[in-house]
Amino acid sequence: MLPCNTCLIRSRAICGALNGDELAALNAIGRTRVLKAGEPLMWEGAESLVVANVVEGVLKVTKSLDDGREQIVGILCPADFIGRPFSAVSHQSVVALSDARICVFARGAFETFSGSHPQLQTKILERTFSELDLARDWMLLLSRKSASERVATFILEMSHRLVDHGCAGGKGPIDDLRLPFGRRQIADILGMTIETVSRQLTTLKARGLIALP
Amino acid sequence: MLPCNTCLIRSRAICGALNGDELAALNAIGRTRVLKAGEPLMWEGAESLVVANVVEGVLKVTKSLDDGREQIVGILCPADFIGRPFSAVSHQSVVALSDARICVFARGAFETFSGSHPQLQTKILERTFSELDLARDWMLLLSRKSASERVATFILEMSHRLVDHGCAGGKGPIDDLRLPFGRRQIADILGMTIETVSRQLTTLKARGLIALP
DNA sequence: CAGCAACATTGATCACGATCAATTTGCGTC
DNA sequence: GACGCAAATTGATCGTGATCAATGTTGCTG
Repeated sequence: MLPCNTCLIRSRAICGALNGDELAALNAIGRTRVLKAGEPLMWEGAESLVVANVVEGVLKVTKSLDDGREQIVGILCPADFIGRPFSAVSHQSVVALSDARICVFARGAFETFSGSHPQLQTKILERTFSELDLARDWMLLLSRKSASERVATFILEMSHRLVDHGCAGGKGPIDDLRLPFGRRQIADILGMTIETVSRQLTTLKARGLIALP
Repeated sequence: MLPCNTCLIRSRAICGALNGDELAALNAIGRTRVLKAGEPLMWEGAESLVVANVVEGVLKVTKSLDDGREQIVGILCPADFIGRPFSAVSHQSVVALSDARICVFARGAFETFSGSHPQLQTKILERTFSELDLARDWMLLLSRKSASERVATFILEMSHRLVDHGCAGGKGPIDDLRLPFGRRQIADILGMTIETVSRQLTTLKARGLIALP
């Protein structure tokens, strides 16, 4: 039986555009892969060999400068699409933040397949536009918001993203948000240092706006 | 006769994916429009009514905070695609930086058309991925690069973008780059203030690396 | 439970770029 | 050429967040 039939995120992922036969065909050129927390999937500057769907877990998309300065340019949750079709090299690294399960496809085979399935292309296009919107929102944050505005935006944004997609352990929509990020990652998302993140969180706690473990 | 037949940017724009008949059909649902420098085309938060192609000139895509802080999140050159299909509202403003000429389409009609022309969708998808790459490069710049690194990156990047696409008045690939931006725009692109931009340019001039008019 | 390593918090100081303010330059108009 | 206005430059000062450094917390292993 097709593993897709029991896939929890099928309807939200790009696969939702396909019927049974098409799904079987796509499944035939892919395979599932399990990643441990911290394990990399693709490297910035390396050949772009695969694309994938996130089934379970959270991954980060990063770009870095030669001297090690790094910025997280995207967070991938279940149902999100990974990779860069139409490009021979990947311009960013992808690393698992938590244990994760993904559906990988060779890029070439996937491009051929999607080329003959317009509904799939449309789904990918919608997703890519959404990612572009997110990236541009973040540009505004990175260039113009203060440290306190950044962490506030971060907490709010994450309580939407992760809770909607069931990546956070918490129950309520706002209370008890369990993020799969350490201070280092938060700093890399917000374009700040670990110390500043820590101070801002302490301030929020002191003002009684949040509670920390 | 179809205006597209004499269109200089047709092969580079998304229209390059269409044959004569298809082009005529697309042309039937669009019209050309002329914009004066400074004239807005769409507003952040307003209904997303149109999409368009840039034929001539340069436009900026911006996002702002309530208090007026602004960030330029994209620069549009001839052959670039404007707008956000699949979304009822626009999440950013688009304003002409120089006098410009564009090909506009009602969003609904365009979505219907592109839905039945997969090659067109593919072109848009390629373009959107490229824009996403650019946006993410810029995130790294905004979060991690110093003022001098920013203006250096800016000059280099622009000498690629604009000269390739014939938006800059200069002849050579590097020398005599004529940008359609004032200090205000450069500052809004780089996430800095006018004063800092000016000082950095002065420094570069003093070091003999660039010359200014 | 001691020992260790990774992560987080807190403190002290510094530097980069923002801000405030004053000229200077360029350009169109009368 | 004198005027007026917007854009750019230059200078002086200030504040936020980075940096350097020390201490505290947590969880794993023998």
